[in-house]
Amino acid sequence: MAQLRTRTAARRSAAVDVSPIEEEAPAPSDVKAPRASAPMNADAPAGDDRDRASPDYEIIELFFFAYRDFVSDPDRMLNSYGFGRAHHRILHFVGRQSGLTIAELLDILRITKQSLNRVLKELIRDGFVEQRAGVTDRRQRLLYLTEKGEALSLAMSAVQQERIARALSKCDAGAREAVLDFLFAMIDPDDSAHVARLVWKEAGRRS
Amino acid sequence: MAQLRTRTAARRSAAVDVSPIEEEAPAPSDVKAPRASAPMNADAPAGDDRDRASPDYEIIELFFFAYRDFVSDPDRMLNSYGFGRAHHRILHFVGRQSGLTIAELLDILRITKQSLNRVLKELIRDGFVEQRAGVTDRRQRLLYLTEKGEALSLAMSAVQQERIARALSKCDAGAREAVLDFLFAMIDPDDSAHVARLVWKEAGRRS
DNA sequence: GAGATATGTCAATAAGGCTGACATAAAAAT
DNA sequence: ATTTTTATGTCAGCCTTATTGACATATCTC
Repeated sequence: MAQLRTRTAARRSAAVDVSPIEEEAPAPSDVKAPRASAPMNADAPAGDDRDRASPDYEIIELFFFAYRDFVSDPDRMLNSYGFGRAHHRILHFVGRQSGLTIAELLDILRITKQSLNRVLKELIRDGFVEQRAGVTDRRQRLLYLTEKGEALSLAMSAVQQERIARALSKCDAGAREAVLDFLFAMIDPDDSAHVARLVWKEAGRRS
Repeated sequence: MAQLRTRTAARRSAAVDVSPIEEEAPAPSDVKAPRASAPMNADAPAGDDRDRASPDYEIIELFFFAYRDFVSDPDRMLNSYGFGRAHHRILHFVGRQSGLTIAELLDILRITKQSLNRVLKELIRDGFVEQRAGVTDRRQRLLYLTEKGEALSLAMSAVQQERIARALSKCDAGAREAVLDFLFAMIDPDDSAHVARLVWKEAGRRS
């Protein structure tokens, strides 16, 4: 979207800043991230410049803080049910891909069946998730959310959505596309196809 | 940086692809995230439209997968030292803010001193971190990385940087700014000032 | 000096993961 | 019709990260 200027620019003349004085009590936080701090080799000479790339500390750190707060909302909600974030993930992906099998869920979460089972058992016991035997292959357990589970799952997505919407509202137009591109590209290449299939569905689940 | 055009249009076609159609089966993963899927109320009537916002599943899920892979690199590296991601965080922030106090570190990580101490003790024992008594206040313990610690910390930032650079190289120009804005805006407002100070330094550490 | 602060430490507990060893039912292969 | 493979479940023990609560020690501050 290339909007360097257009918008954004000005921010807290920041960092290096000029004005003397005590900048430290930052106006509770400016709307946008300071500018002009491309991690140096941003547009390096194209050459396979394999040497030293100054770490992009801004992204590294903001990613950490952003993700921490991002998961804190559902965390809080689950707490009242005696659940944790492991439960969140299950509720989320079962909700998103109704009828997926244990194996598929394991593949998405990349945890062991023992770990999954401990948590899944609680969700089933408490009536958030249901299992049904596979139709074509009766060994499989197809997972579904109950109404209760659906409600909780949606509630959690809702709070996360609020945070995302708030964040995007503070960004320039086109930011969402850029963020999607970036996040997708941050995924291990050998996994991106899998994730793409999951996020931008198209494959029919088994019956 | 090389971006197609301004936008990002021309999607998938690569890899398997050939014949037109079949839009759905994402060639083992295309470079960019599919388009045109703004979460509906993206640009709603401006009105305080408080009702229902369709969850932005794309961002929600990509954030999860991206972050998981993002921390997997350092995780692997730390493993060989018998360390975990808790050690990573300490090494990172001590490296970034040489001489910070225990209290400051606790404030950044938002964990208890007991949790911090368990891990910090190991890092000191193994010679990755050093403590010195504060100058003005000798009760304080100022933390510093040793050369060994600095090396490890940089190595971890380096792999993360590589992933980030790779990701940004697949995005349109301006993506980095958009991502920074977004990530920063995803942080709890009451914490963003703190984070801003930390990321875009300006406050002098104590001696 | 008295009290507040910065840090350290012991003990118990929880959540989420892991490995290894088995067990069962149902599908597949021979 | 067996045998083998798969998909799933489960028991047991262990690890890492974090928590809460109770104290202990310097060192500031008033």
